[in-house]
Amino acid sequence: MKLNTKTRYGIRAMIELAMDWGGKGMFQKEISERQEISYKYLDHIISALKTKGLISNVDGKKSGYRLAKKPEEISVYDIYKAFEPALQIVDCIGEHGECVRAKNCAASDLWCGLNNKIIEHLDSINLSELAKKQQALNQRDEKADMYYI
Amino acid sequence: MKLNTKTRYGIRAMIELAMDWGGKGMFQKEISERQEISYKYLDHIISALKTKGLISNVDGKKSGYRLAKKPEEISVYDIYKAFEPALQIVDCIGEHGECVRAKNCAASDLWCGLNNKIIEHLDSINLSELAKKQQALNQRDEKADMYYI
DNA sequence: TTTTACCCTATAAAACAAATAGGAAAGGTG
DNA sequence: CACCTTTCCTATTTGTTTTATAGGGTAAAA
Ligand code: FES
Ligand code: FES
Repeated sequence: MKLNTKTRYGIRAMIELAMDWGGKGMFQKEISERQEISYKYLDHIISALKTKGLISNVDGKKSGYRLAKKPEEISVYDIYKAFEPALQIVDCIGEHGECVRAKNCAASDLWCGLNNKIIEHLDSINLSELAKKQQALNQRDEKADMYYI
Repeated sequence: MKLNTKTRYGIRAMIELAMDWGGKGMFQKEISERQEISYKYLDHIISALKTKGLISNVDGKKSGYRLAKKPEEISVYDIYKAFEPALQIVDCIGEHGECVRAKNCAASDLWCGLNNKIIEHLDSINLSELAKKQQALNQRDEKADMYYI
């Protein structure tokens, strides 16, 4: 069980935008540089986030990207879903009851339980928290730099 | 994020063996038939479970497989680890501190939290529970069959 | 000695992940 | 307007992983 890099990068990009909330807007290039994500790869990531309505460049194409909602209204699971369909740890528990065994399989409850737990956790964390945490880390870093002068 | 089929099949095979706990032992063929898992594929699954010491055929090769421990002493996470290394949802949080950004990255806490939650959940469920649940399901099924006569 | 069940290695096909590449379109600036 | 920048879109490449299947060897029970 691994999280793919698009989702990971996507979350990092969104943290960057959350830190800029209420600010000037950010260009793809800026995000790419600050988060050290390949500029071209970021193309796809931004595209997915935009399609899902999580970000927008509402003040014209050259205004930079902004979050489309308040950071506290965007959960990590929202971002996750921009890159993958709704979390489904195994196919057995699909909405369409994909697995013929599911009705008589003790494991299917297990999958449901785990699946819900993960979604719950991802949904309980929003970008506001993450941005604050990141800001604190960045500041600590700047201070640390000062002491080294 | 998906669970691979080996782990899934592995858990189903283990439930079958847990239901046989204290019983006659089960041949690969029996497990394969009861759980509808390809006989040859099951080769690899059984091999992994054996290597990890979760099952054994202690009374000689032709005695069938048995759980090597009591069902209540085998957690789902134990089985998981027979097929994958310790759960690590992203490489960032490896023991060797794989990601150079981790120290100053707000997301790394997120990964740790999620990772622990999943492990905790998988570790909280043991084969005894699952076997009981499966037995109940099987019985319910037999009864249902009777009513149709 | 024949059958049965296990053990082991190799291989194949398909799917997926991760990234790169190339260029069209559109918007702002001098 | 001509030019540069930024976004947008599609295709391609490369490598890895997943999901099996195949083939044969070994050991022991019958
Ligand atoms: S095998 Fe699909 S639900 Fe158990
Ligand atoms: S990118 Fe690796 S810890 Fe954040």
